[in-house]
Amino acid sequence: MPEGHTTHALAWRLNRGYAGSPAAVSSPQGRFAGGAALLDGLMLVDASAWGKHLFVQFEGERWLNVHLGLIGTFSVMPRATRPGGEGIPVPVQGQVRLRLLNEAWVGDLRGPTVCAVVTPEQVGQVQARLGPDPLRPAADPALALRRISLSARPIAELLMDQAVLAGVGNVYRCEVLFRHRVDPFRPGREIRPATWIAIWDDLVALMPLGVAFGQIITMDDQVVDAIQVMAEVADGSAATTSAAVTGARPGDRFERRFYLYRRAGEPCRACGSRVRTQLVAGRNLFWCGRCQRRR
DNA sequence: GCAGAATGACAAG
DNA sequence: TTGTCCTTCTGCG
Repeated sequence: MPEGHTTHALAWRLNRGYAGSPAAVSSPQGRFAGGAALLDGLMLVDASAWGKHLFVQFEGERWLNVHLGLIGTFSVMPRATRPGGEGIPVPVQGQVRLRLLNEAWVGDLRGPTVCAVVTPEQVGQVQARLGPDPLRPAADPALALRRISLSARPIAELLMDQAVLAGVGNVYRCEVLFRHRVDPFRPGREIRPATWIAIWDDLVALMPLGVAFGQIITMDDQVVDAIQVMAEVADGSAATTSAAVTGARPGDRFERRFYLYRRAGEPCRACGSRVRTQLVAGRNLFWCGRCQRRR
């Protein structure tokens, strides 16, 4: 689940459900009991994301920093959609590290690698280590290019380095490299600036679709459909679809389908040659040896 | 029932 | 490069 689109969608939902009023904060599992006590009853001021990091500001200069890691999930739902319903206690299922509760919403965090109460200074320190995030309005792709163009490391590795570029994970990197027919093993310094800008612009276009629909969408036919739905919602001609677009039921609108990701051995959708896979720095990389040949 | 994987990141050697 | 942490779900006996 968790690449940058997940974190940004979470920030959006947390703001919608909680911003401006106090939240009951607890740790049903107990492992965040101390931190929860520091936040319990405080007003939630604002939630925001930078790459895969989520920052939730509470009153009194207290911040919650969450990173989902590989397996974390943060379900933030209106209580009316949950068993029990509004006003009735929502049963805890499994290992819930953190629960955010108000009259109308319940948020359950499971399996994060980071869940901590931090100071504004610590928020700044975390953000200072992160590269530009294609989902943040003021993000500067030149900052990433500077590091890429100086590096001998393969571009597939650089795209996953959160200090170079924040928010991209294994799925987006694999798919975006294919979309631009870039050899994943090509050293950063051999990537032409124009190629990098094309990749960046593509991420700026693709990742908001991931935020809106709660799933990673990279295949052109689905991208076209998704943009169409977004446009209809924006001009009000499709009021009924807005719930889906805002992620009320994330992840089930589009068939889960990619160019390469998890398709090892199957035919490339463009040229038919076998999709290749290889463990790179402990993660499965997928690519097409013919379409993404070095030029 | 249990191993293995999974959209991540870090430390140790 | 390997091991470790976090949790849930799948597939295989």
